[in-house]
Amino acid sequence: MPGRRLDKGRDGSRTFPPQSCDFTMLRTHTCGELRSEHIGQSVTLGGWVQNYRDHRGLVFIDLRDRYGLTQVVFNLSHDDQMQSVARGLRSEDVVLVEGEVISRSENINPRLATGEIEIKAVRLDLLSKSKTPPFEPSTTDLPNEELRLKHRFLDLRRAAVQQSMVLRHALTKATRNYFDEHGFLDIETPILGRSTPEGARDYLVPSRVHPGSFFALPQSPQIYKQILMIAGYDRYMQIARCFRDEDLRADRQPEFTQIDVEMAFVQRDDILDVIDGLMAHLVRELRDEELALPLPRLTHEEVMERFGSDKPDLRFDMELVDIESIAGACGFGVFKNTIEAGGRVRGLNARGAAEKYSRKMIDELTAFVGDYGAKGLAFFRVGENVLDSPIAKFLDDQHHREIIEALSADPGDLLFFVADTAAVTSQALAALRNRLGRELQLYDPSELNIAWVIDFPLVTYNEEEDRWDAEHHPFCQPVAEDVPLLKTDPGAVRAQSYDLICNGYEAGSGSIRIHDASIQQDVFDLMGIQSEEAEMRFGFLLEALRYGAPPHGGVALGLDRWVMLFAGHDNIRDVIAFPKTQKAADLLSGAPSPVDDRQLRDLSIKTDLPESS
RNA sequence: GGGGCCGUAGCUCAAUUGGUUAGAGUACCGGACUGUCGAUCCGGGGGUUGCGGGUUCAAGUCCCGUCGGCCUCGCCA
Repeated sequence: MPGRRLDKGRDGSRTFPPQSCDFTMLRTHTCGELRSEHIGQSVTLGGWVQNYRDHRGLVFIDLRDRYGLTQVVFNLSHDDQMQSVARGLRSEDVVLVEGEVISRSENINPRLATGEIEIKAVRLDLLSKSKTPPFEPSTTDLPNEELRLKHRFLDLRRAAVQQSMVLRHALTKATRNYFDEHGFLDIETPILGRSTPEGARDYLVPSRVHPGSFFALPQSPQIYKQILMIAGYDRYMQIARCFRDEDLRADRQPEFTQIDVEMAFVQRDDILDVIDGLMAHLVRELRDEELALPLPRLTHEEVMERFGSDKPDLRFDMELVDIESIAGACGFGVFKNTIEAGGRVRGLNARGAAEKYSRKMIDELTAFVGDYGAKGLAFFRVGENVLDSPIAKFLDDQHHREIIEALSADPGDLLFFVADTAAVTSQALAALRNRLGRELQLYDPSELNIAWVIDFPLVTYNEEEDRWDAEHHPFCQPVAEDVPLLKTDPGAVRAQSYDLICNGYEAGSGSIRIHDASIQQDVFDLMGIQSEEAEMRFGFLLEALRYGAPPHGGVALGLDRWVMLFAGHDNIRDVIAFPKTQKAADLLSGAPSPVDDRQLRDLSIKTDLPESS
């Protein structure tokens, strides 16, 4: 079958098979289909009126469907009745037009894929009159997002949104094909499940027949897919909807979709290899490019040191540099005191940026890193063997030269430093690095830079609760040689876990799971989960583990994020047909909404609202 | 829960330091027009400046609150 790849039409619309009108009785062709080879044919098109140009005796309309745009011409000399209907057509009316494909001869429109022809109408059916739309799908300056979401049925008519939906379909299809070819079974898991208090806040669904009890919508199919491994379904995949009741971001929706994968009788690298293959497959299918494999595998320790982030944007360098020895010895109190207090002084070099950032802009950057806990942002403009800065006077010439050398700086460079705890220097400088990379245009925005981050810590210490919390989740297998450290130095234990990162986004995450009940018990102990409690929360998994569990592991990729990345967007609402707002509302349907008292009574639920409502 | 930006005609935006009757483009309505393709030309209607309160002789503009949208910190095993 030809044309498996996406093909971009001259008018920017994407065509995607099937292009023809199979299974359609009302139409003979789509609005993106007709070319000069069809001249002379009698055809019927259906679509939405995108634009009209009324010359009284001669009326043109641009007829649109999701395949493209075709011009239709109505001629007065032909049919009075039809002409008066044609003159009344307005944006978004739905019509069926029968006519002859004719050449546009000298009036060809080169900007339209169908621009060599037009339809000379002999019959016009106005199937559905449209109200005047609040915005037109063809608009170039987009209305505000609230309006777009309220009238999502209009927004979805926009070519750009339709392209995203087609891309999403193509990505999903290519993913299923890939896993199918490698023997994976697509198995569905429950949407109504059991609440597990760990992790994100659950969306709850009350049970009518069990008053006072609730289902939880899945945060992910994690436990079910592990049980499938124990049950012998050794290669599982699912395009799974997940739900998390946490605050939203540009790349986070309360319901989202994961490409969920799990395999048995595997080690970490088997999983990484499978996903490497998937990414290469997707890049080939969707971009017609070859991805170099294996994807880079960087340790968590390394990326935190080099970039200050566990999901660095690897499209550009500008790595973090530690200047502890200089800072500790210099005369600048903030630096010196930070080192003496066990903190860190790290910085980065914005090459050639000395003249691009005014003092005022640097003040703005200082406020920016403040959001990440940095109490200040030291900066130096680099000259010949000398640094220019309000704090330059606290450093002697030797220190100037050492800093220049440490950051391999050249005249005209702009250096930034943060002195604080290790965590704050990481967070602040990672955020600064991303911002500078964008502002200085250090990368090609169309590039996809994909890599693995491996060897995450198994647990991190939770100061507030005075306990160790799972970095990934409580079923994650420690690295074998680190197991003895579980009881002596938990913070040093590495997990057999991995994140797939792309352009600064976490776009996938997974691990090898614990399949040994005694190690699982050690991990629960470490996290302060008593066995009784563990039985209560995860008992059905623990019980399953006691009946013959193969070694297994898996990964979940964020489908919405991948579509966003492939589409070149910067928020996932653009690649979701019916997304929710930041307050988790659907402006189209009005969800969530109050319900009848009757419904609440059936569910044995009483509401207790704050005074104001 | 915290910080930031935004809200003016159906839509996109403008409105000097707080100062005359809140403007423009587009959309819409009426008219003209047989080769347009962002059609063109003539004419017309259209405003509780998100909502509530306050300051002031005077508020789209300043202050407080509130609602909504977006970005973000916390949060998201």
